[in-house]
Amino acid sequence: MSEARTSTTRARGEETRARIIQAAIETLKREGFGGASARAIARTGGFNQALIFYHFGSVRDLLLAALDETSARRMARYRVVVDDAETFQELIAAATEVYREDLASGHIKVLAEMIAGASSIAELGPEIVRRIEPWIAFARDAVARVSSTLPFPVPVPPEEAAFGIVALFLGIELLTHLEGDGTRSDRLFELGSQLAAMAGLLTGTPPVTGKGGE
Amino acid sequence: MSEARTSTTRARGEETRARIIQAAIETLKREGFGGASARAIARTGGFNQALIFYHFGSVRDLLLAALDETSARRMARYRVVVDDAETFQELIAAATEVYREDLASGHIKVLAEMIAGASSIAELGPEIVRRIEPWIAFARDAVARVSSTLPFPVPVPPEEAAFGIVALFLGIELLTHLEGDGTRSDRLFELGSQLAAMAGLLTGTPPVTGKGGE
Amino acid sequence: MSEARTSTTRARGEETRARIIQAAIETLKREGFGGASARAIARTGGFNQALIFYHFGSVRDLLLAALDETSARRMARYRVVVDDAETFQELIAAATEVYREDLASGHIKVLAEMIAGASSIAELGPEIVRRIEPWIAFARDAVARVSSTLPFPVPVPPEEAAFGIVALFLGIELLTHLEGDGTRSDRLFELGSQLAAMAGLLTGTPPVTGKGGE
Amino acid sequence: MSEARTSTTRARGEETRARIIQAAIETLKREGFGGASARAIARTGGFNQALIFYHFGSVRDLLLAALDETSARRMARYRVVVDDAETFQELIAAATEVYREDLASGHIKVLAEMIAGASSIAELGPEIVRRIEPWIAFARDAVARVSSTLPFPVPVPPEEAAFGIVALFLGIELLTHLEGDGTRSDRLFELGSQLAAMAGLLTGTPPVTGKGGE
DNA sequence: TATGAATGAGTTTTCATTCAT
DNA sequence: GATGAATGAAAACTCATTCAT
Repeated sequence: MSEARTSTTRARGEETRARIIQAAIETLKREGFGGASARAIARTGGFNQALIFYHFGSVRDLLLAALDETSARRMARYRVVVDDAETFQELIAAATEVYREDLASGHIKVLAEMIAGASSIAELGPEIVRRIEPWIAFARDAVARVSSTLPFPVPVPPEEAAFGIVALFLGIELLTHLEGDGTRSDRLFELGSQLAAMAGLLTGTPPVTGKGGE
Repeated sequence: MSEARTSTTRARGEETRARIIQAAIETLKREGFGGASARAIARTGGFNQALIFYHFGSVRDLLLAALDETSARRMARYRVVVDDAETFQELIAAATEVYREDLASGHIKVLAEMIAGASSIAELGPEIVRRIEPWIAFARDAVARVSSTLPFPVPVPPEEAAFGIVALFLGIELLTHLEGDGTRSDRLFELGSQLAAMAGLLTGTPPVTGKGGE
Repeated sequence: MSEARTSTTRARGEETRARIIQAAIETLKREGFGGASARAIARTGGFNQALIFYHFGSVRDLLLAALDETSARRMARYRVVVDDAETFQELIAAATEVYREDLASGHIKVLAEMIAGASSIAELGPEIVRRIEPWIAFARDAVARVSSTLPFPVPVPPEEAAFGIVALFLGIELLTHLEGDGTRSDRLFELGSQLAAMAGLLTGTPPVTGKGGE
Repeated sequence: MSEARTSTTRARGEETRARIIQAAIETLKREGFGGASARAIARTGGFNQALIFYHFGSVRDLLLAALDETSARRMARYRVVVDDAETFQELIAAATEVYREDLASGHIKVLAEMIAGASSIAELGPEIVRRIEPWIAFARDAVARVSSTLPFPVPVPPEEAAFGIVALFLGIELLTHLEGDGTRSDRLFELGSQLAAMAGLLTGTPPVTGKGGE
């Protein structure tokens, strides 16, 4: 009985935490880092702003929790899609697909906003770096795995490539969001698919159909 | 006499504008977008904060003017270095060189901070986009020019490549700034140089010496 | 069984009350009145803040209870030491001794902090006055008792003297605490002892040895 | 012309500073340290609370400025009255007189509240100590001067006596304010006057008439 | 008896901006 | 052209307290 009581109360707390995080994610997407104040987040979620400090201690920590949450969600999705890719072309196609999801859903926006805002809040930078590392590691694994399927050795160290890929994704997201129009990034991904297809032809890998490449 | 006075007055006005812009640039570099308040900029430059509003109308407009100024300065420098590049390798080497200058001098930081802060202030995004366009155009021209020197046709449309290059540069800058350590971006540029050198060997272009690549 | 349970429950309640009071005393000593919030007290004692309201109704009432408790403890100690004093010199020596204990233990600090905070909370003043009265009464009794041992009549009404003594003690404590250094109050007490010794010589009372006067 | 303009503007600033300080003093007297928030002070003075930060940087610094102001005012008054005193009796009488003014006007209350509140704000203690020193010095000078007029040497070092006097005054003020009734302190000062008169008779100094002593 | 969650009003401070001079 | 003073709105955060369990 006492356990049930506690469990119920705690469950309510967990639920509220989730609601607050969701409100923070939405506010980051809609208003950006600069607009993600405690007041704005509370308004988005329809709760008292003091709840943020009760559950997370500070706006900073809430935003980091929001970044964790959205990162985890996207990472799961990326993993599913990318792990299926066995060839270079499939990898590009997979990346294109998930990245379009990201742009549409606004999920990467949260990461971009946090990186953008990092310089506003002291000590935020290292925390964000820590959260980007898994993405670089993820890209590195994907690159390494696909590299090994190529019929010839590629002189691209996965570590460096991964850093470049994450940087590129990040830059595309920022520019795309700034322009408020995905045409250019669409074309870039399309180009990637085409290059991959060409590379596939050169190397004898059959082309991918029905996924990326517009 | 009245004319002379006016001319002196105007000159003083221009000088003050320049001082304010310089203070804004320095503040953006040192404190980031979040710290670039009217008060902070005025403190940096040692003038009254009301001057900002007298000369620029708003902090927003001053920051855009600062972005214009720093962009113009860097563009001039990039143009000198990149226009000299005739081959793909030379282009990569030139880019590496100037980019390292940027990182060291903090000039790109201003752009990155402005992009970062874009979502904080309404209507800032489009203004920044307008200021990035010349960079994309610049990259497109460089790519087009160098493409034509290659012994074989490249299937990479300059427009898309340019967008990708600017995005990559931007992403690298943001990540490098976050990490507070240029090791990874250094390695990436080094890799670029090596790949360019290899490509040069394949295509019979003589290697560049003494500039990029370490 | 029901009785036992009730009795156990009551005992537990009393124990909790005591824990809360003790936490309040420690917090007052360590953080001062301004820092003695419900949250801070609960943190000190390692219990839930709502307990304070359950057991005491308000922070105000808890703080008053803490003052009661610490006053009672010190009064017991003062009584033991002062009641032994039979001459003027012994009284001064006793006062010096116990006061040094107070300074060292921080017990008077609680009183000082409560007086300090009195103006912050409505209706706190009269409650504190009520708790100071016993001290004035105590001082009055001690003065009266010792006065009667003097070989000549002193023209000092115990009531007024007692008020002055309590005021002096309080002022010394506040100043000493402010300065964070007991040198001056030490010297003052030492002076008191010396004057008492001189007065003793004049009146033929044998000097006290081994207690006060440094 | 430019000078006049500046001077007028500056004068307005000085006037506002004075208004803010006066509002802080009144708020300290009426609401105590705990109630002397920026908002409350601004309400008292009828100005915008941001003015406090414009002119003083922080509430803390405003409160210290208020203490400086009230200290300076009272010190001037004390000096006039006490410096006239040539004998012990006159000194007591003078002290009694000015102290009654203080109690009536609430000026010492500001000091008492600041001392009381010192533990709430970090780094406030030392600042207040620095502001109490002149009072101890003042008391020491008065004691020393008057001591020299006595027909016999007194074994009371002025330094220690001064510390005791200031502590006593402070304690009396706190207690009197707590009780909201000056009867007891009145009686104490009256006693002081009488003792001084008696001492005067013993030492042949003619009694003071028409000032203190009720 | 105890507790985690929740709240509304409060705190200090900073912001961009305006205005009178 | 330039400046010190002034302001209303907003920022992050803490408070004592209540409530359901």
